[in-house]
Amino acid sequence: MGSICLPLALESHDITQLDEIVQRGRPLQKGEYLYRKGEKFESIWAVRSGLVKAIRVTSDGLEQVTGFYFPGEIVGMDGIGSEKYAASVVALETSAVCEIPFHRLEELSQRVPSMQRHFFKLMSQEINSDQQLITLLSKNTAEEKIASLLLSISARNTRRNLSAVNVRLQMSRTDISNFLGLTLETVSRIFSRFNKQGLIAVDGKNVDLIDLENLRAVAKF
Amino acid sequence: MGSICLPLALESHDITQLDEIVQRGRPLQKGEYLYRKGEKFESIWAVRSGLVKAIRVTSDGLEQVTGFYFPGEIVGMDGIGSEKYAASVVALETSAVCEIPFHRLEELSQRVPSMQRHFFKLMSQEINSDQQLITLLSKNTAEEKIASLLLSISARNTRRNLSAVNVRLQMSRTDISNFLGLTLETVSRIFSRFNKQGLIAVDGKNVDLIDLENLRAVAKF
DNA sequence: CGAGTAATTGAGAAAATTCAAAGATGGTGG
DNA sequence: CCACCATCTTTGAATTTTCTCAATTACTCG
Repeated sequence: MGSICLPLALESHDITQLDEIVQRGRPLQKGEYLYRKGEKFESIWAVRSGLVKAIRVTSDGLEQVTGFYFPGEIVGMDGIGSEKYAASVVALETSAVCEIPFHRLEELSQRVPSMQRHFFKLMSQEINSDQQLITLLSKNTAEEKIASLLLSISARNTRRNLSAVNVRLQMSRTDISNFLGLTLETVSRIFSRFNKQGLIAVDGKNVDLIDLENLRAVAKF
Repeated sequence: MGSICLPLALESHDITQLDEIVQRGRPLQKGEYLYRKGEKFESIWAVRSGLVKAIRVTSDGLEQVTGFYFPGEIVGMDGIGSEKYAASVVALETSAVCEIPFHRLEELSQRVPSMQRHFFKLMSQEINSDQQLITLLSKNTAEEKIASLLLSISARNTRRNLSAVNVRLQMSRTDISNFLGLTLETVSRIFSRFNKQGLIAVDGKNVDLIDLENLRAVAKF
């Protein structure tokens, strides 16, 4: 199985089509865990279809969403350092993932320099997206956070040859609030405000980005 | 030079003594940049003595401190993904660093499996500390953030065989505020409050952790 | 020693949260 | 197929935390 999935880790382009044809790896139902914090780390995982979130639970039981992972993106690299997963990953809709056994990845990286380099890059990208989130959480207002999230999903849609001006928010408002360090009420209020201002058209989980230019201005980007 | 510094990347224990005896690599004065965002990525760096911060500048010119790096810790892994550094690193006091040319690290990792594995682990640890910061920024109050930072520095002191109950905050209050997503006034107020409450004894940059137990309670840890 | 920078403290303002209630949505079984 | 229940979302009002602006005090280093 790993061999089918390895290209996902290797190739960052043109993954989407492949995803839509081949549906291998473990299928996950909405709400199902791919892995839980503390479980022995054996594999990293490529999301092939659907949507998953990575979460950490604070000492007082609150959930922090550290990332949403779309098709073509990789989860599980948090586990390499300590042989145990440091976060948990849950499907937000029916999703398919590819398992990439880490020991095989290590072997392959040992033999194939380009593979090693590529995996170093993947980890570096995770570091960068985490640090971008750190900056977002620390420096931006609620409006800026929401606008940034919408634009980030739009950009990822583009990479997957999907619409840049329409996003389906399969995650709940609570998940969004937990990702952006807000309350769900604030998230809801700001969607309403953006809607009223004509920046977006909200219809439940479906959001059209009407005024991309001003949305970018709000996101300060 | 790299060969002297590589053990730093390999060994995470007992680095301090080595640091205090051998002072190799590029010396940095306070305020001096180790590298800047956008520069070509060539090397990762091990901090051998002193203290550095990694920063990102937002589109509107604000500085986000994404990490403080103490002796024995590694910076620069943000650059691997795009061949350019994504952040800048500045010395907060006179510091010495070791340069580890990345191409040599790659070669070595190719030959020595344990080296490859160790470097994967180092990157995973960076991911984990970033995600811990994400959670701190998102879920914790100003008091909890400050208490957590003090305890984090204390824990790193312990690893370096320094005092667990005394920390020297070589970074400015502004740096602390930029790291924790607060204003410097709030940081200052909370130091004063903790001081008044007998949790710590603040004397400028010198802080004694008087009541570790209650400090841990405040940090919710 | 003094000028410039860094830190503290106070008071008022703003952003987001909390608490509360109503409204919408979606999945399930009759 | 539709009604119902549980869950999710929206909206409002009051509160709280942190920020902003402002002034004072303490350091630091030429």
